[in-house]
Amino acid sequence: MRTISPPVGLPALNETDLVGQVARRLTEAIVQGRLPPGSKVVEAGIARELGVSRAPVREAARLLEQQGLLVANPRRGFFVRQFAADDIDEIYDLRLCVERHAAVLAARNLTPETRDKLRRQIDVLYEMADLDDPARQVEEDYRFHRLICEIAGNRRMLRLFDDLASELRMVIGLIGRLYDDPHEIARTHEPVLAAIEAGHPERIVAHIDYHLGHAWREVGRLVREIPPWPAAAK
Amino acid sequence: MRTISPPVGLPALNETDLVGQVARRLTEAIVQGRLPPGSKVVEAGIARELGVSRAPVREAARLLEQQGLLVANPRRGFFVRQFAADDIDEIYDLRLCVERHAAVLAARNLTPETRDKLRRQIDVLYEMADLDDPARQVEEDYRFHRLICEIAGNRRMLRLFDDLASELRMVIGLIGRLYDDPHEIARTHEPVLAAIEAGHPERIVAHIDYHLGHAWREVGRLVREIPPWPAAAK
DNA sequence: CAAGTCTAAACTGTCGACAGTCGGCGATTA
DNA sequence: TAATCGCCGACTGTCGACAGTTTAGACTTG
Repeated sequence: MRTISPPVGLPALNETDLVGQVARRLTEAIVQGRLPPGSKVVEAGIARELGVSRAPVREAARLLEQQGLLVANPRRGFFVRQFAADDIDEIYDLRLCVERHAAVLAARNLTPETRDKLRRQIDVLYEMADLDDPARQVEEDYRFHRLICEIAGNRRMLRLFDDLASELRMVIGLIGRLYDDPHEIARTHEPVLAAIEAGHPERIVAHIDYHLGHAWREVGRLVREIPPWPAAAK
Repeated sequence: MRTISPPVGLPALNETDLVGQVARRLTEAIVQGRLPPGSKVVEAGIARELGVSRAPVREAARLLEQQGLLVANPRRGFFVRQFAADDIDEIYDLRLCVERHAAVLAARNLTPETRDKLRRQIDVLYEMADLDDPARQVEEDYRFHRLICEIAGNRRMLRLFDDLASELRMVIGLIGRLYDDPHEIARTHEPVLAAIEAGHPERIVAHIDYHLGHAWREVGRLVREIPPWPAAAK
């Protein structure tokens, strides 16, 4: 009778995770600009709107605070983070620093499978360009860079990337369309992959620098163009 | 799990910002090993011990979760994070990557004032060595490295450093004494400062690599020596 | 008409309560 | 004799309530 637990492949279900769900909804609203930068996040309001009590809303807010999407003012509540131009600089500075390293590590760990994943992801970028879907292209762009961090194999690095990305998403959601030529953006990923395949650390760093440096300047320019911030409601 | 949440010796607290205070107390208890890795953090128990309700305890726990000190198991509660040897590798890998960059930036921003701060911090390390106070020396060691991040001027980088440090503190609290010769550890900071003063990027990176690489190997060795983990008290 | 001043409404921080889940233990059954 | 069942207490997830604080707006006052 060596049958303790019959292993039937059933996916575990995680039903009520209110905190997580609230966090996701809030993030969505922020990224989509429905909660503009500087606006107050009224706990009771969100709670009522989502049909839950304030407790899970507060816990979700703490999460987003730690993630940098909200800032907490004691006794005054949570507010949607306002980004300044130098926030962009900070984020890209860190991204550059981390992604350089990630790419070098990724090259070291590269297998045929992971290489193909990167290749296919670039193809997806071309597809998005054809479909002219800027929002999804930005998302798929992140996915490419995230893949590099994933392949690098350092979970903390991956989390850091996700955190930075979620901050960037917010900014980019605000400035809307990012590039003029969506095919161009897909193309600029090619040399990065090529360098990783080649495996020369210097070349990898150089191409990452070039690629991200381009995005940095572009986003920086756009952010500076939209002076302070769009009417921080309330 | 017949446990009526045994007291961990947490003195009661008052005033406002309960969440922050609870978070600090919990961190303390974890770092000092009073809440050993793997142990369950019983909300009601902590709340009772600190003389507060469960709400602020939960919010503090979420904070520590995001910081990596706790892990949340839905419906089962929060548990003190258990570190494996490869966690050390991840943390030091990231630290190295970030601190290299920070040091180069710091060199660029160096002023006489900030230089003096670094100098004085090394002197403090010697003092701690004289006093033979390993715990405080480790703490002052962090402060030196933190100073570099501070001088670099990227707030996100600084926060990342703090997060990594708080994870490391936990590990180091567990392995106890870190180095045999506390004066040696103070001395090894000299070339780092010298390189930053000199301002040669390559030299800076080389010395940071050497310095942190040493710590990495040392901590890694010690962690591997203490095989699984000290009786994860339930 | 600008600058305070005061007051009521709106919110946050925290609490205690309650329903439902989890895990261990003894009883049960093959 | 060992796997399983069912029960019971401990604990989590969530809620509504309340006190104290902040804010917006009406009302004075110089």
